[in-house]
Amino acid sequence: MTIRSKSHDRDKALSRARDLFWKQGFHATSLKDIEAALRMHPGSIYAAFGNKETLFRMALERYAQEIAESRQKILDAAPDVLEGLARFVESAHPVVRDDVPQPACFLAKTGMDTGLTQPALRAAILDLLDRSEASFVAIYRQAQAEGALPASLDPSQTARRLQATLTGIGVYAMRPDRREQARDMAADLAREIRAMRVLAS
Amino acid sequence: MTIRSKSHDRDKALSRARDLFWKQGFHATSLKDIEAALRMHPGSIYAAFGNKETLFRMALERYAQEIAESRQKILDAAPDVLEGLARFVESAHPVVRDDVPQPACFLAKTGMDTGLTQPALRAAILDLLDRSEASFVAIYRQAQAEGALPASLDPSQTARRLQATLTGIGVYAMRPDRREQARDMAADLAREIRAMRVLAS
DNA sequence: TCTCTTTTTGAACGATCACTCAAGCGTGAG
DNA sequence: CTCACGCTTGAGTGATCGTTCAAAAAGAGA
Repeated sequence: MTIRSKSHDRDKALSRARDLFWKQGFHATSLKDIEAALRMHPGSIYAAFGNKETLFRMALERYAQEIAESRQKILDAAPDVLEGLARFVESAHPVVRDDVPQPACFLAKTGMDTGLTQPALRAAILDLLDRSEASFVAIYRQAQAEGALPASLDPSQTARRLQATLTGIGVYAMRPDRREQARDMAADLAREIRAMRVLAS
Repeated sequence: MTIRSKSHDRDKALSRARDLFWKQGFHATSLKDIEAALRMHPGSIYAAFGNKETLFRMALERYAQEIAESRQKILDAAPDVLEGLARFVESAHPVVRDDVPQPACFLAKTGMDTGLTQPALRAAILDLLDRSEASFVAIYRQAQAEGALPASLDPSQTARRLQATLTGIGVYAMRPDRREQARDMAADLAREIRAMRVLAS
């Protein structure tokens, strides 16, 4: 029971850290901010998470994992993988959700913020970005296997383009007065994904 | 003569500041870094530019102005405005140039880095982003007037999508091992722009 | 050469940064 | 009830942050 409640606390703290870092970025977030958000004192923070950079990396990884889980859930619920991808783009990606600290992808934002100069973070970000792109590649491949997409389509290229476009929409959505337009763009993108389908004759 | 050489020095300093801030972002750049890059001492920097934030804003504005000038030059040299836009996308945007401190747009990068929380910078960034988007709107409108694009096309919507896509490609290009793929995406984008043309019958 | 003005210099400022650690506290076993 | 152990606490660490300013240097004019 003790262990369970402790890991629960830790979980909640990590969630709060993710939200804070996601909103403010690595450099603009001070330990004072973290203390306030996690409702923990410096000693406890360092005992639990090591240091600021490690905590940030854990927050990043948690973000990536949650996105991946959410995406998988949508895919599982969809009639096929291509439709699942469209649904993910139009309803589940941070870009279109409003219960999220920032519309832009946390990974992309961090890449910009740190300029990929922080060695320990750099490796983590590149890895997580790779996984995201790889999951899109896998989705397109599966869609081809299901006969929903033409075999001539290059899954890697298409995945890269999707990744870049989603990122771009996310950055655009950072402007509070443009959230709606960003959602429209995401809806357009979903429509384009559906339009790729080759109809069985 | 004195005045000229002074404004020239100031110009060079501002250029260096732009490169430094562009590469490292606002928060990750210390005044020590700035002193080294501008080869100036703190007193002179503050005498010339006010403070760090003002210097940053000036660097941002200079960046935006140079991009706008470069875009205008490309447009002027092109046979028509739609072809000019395609050429800008495939050869002049920071995304595809390699003589630039960072492939991602300085404005977008700053928006991510500061989270648009810094009030003085926020206004400047939003304004400059607006101008960029407005220039794309103007380009699409002119292309319609020239008969190169169908009247049914929504210039605002198309401009937003272009802005977002270019931003996304820029973020993607931040990874040194993906510069080539980013350039490919820019080339694809240019191709898509050319493909929008309605051919006179 | 001398004087007045402008610019450059860099030491120093208070604030804040990420981080540490000795002391205090709560809890559960004996 | 007592004691021992593990977690929490927050004042304090040296370093670095952005910024200032008095003094020195450079420049201009006579």
